[in-house]
Amino acid sequence: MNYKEFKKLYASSSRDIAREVFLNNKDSIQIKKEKTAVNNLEKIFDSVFKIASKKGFQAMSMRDLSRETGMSLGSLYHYFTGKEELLGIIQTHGWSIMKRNLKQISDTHEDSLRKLRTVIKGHVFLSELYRPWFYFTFMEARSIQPAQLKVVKAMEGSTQQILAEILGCGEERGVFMPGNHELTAGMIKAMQQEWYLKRWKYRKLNVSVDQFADHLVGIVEAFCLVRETG
Amino acid sequence: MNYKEFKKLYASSSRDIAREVFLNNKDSIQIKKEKTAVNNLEKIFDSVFKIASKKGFQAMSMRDLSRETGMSLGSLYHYFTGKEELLGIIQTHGWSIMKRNLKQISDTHEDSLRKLRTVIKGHVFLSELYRPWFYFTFMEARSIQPAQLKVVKAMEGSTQQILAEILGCGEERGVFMPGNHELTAGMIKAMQQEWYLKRWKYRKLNVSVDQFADHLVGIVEAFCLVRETG
DNA sequence: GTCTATACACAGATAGAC
DNA sequence: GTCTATCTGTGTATAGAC
Repeated sequence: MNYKEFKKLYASSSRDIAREVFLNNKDSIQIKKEKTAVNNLEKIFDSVFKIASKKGFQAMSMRDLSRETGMSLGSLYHYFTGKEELLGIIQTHGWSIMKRNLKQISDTHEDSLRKLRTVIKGHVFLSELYRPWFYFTFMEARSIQPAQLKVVKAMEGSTQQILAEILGCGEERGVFMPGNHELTAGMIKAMQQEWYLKRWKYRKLNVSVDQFADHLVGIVEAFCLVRETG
Repeated sequence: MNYKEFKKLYASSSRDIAREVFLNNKDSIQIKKEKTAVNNLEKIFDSVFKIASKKGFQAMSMRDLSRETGMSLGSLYHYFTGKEELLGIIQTHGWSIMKRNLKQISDTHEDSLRKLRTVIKGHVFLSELYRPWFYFTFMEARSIQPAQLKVVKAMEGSTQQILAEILGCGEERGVFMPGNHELTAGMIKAMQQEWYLKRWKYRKLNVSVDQFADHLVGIVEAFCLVRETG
């Protein structure tokens, strides 16, 4: 599967995402007309990502956000009870996007090697599709609330676990080499993150997401696949 | 070379680092007595790293820093003209530590394979030795000044360049496989960063810095070394 | 060199007109 | 639903005593 095919299956518009957030947070959102609310939420998220990617969420003032969205301070506060809650909404939804999709991707029933490829590439493609959400949740993970911290740590662990398990199963079947699979899984995650953390670098190098994902798979296979005895 | 040996060659105490900073910034530091200044600078840096690793530099207030160092607000401002300058001092010095040491490490004259190993492991060991500086410079890179941004981008590029060149030379000599060396170099950097960005994970897994570095070298060799024809 | 007290700007948040 | 005007706390930074 390449990125284009992946996109067809998994893409949802930023409008659809805004709608999900609206439905999940009807309690704290004072605006009741769906069309208006969804519209403005979309503007708000776009603006937060834009500003926060430059100076971080903490350094973003509500006045910055007001300027960028074109909405007044008063209006903004009808969409969340405070800046803290805005952060929470974005983070929670970011993790839910990842969780839902990664689960779907890793539920494929294939042989070990194919499954490894699917999961590795799927994660990269997903981060490309929802890049602002991935970038934001990673960079703002420090300023997370204790309640949500648990979720985040669990998430980090579980995605690594998925990879480690695939490597373990493959080893049992004689497809992959024995080794410290947790450690290898961590390395794979690091390379996956590279894509959304340093995207500017690869744009400059003219490297597409497909090339990047294939390169990554190549590295992992070279290290993990059982070498044929000459 | 393992970490213990590396440490003997490259380590300098946080006191020595504070002294370097003092000598480099005599103009903006109002305290003239070396012993006092170095002592307090050491306290200041330790405290900044401690607080910033939890909530980020932007979110750290000068009152936080005052509390943590045990110094008064007034005293702190005798060591830098403002919070912005404090950030600049730390970042500039962080990059200079990296630059100086990485240059020294990569100046070794060995064959391609040995050089690759030396440079990869050296970077990991260096990040272990000066972890707070590495972590801080990475995480606060966003809030960097335009003037320093140039330095940072150049640094990121040049360390990647070093790796790419080693791979290129090795390819010419028939030691390494042909391929997109820039891309591979980026992947290696990503895995190196993993060590100082997610150190808690590896502490939990009981993975030592030597194990981590060896694992990383193993992955790179499996991918880059020319396979023996069977 | 270090402290306390304070000036001043700006942040987050709200009230109430339209 | 959106706006303007405003409250109140907190942040950075400084003045001046010791």
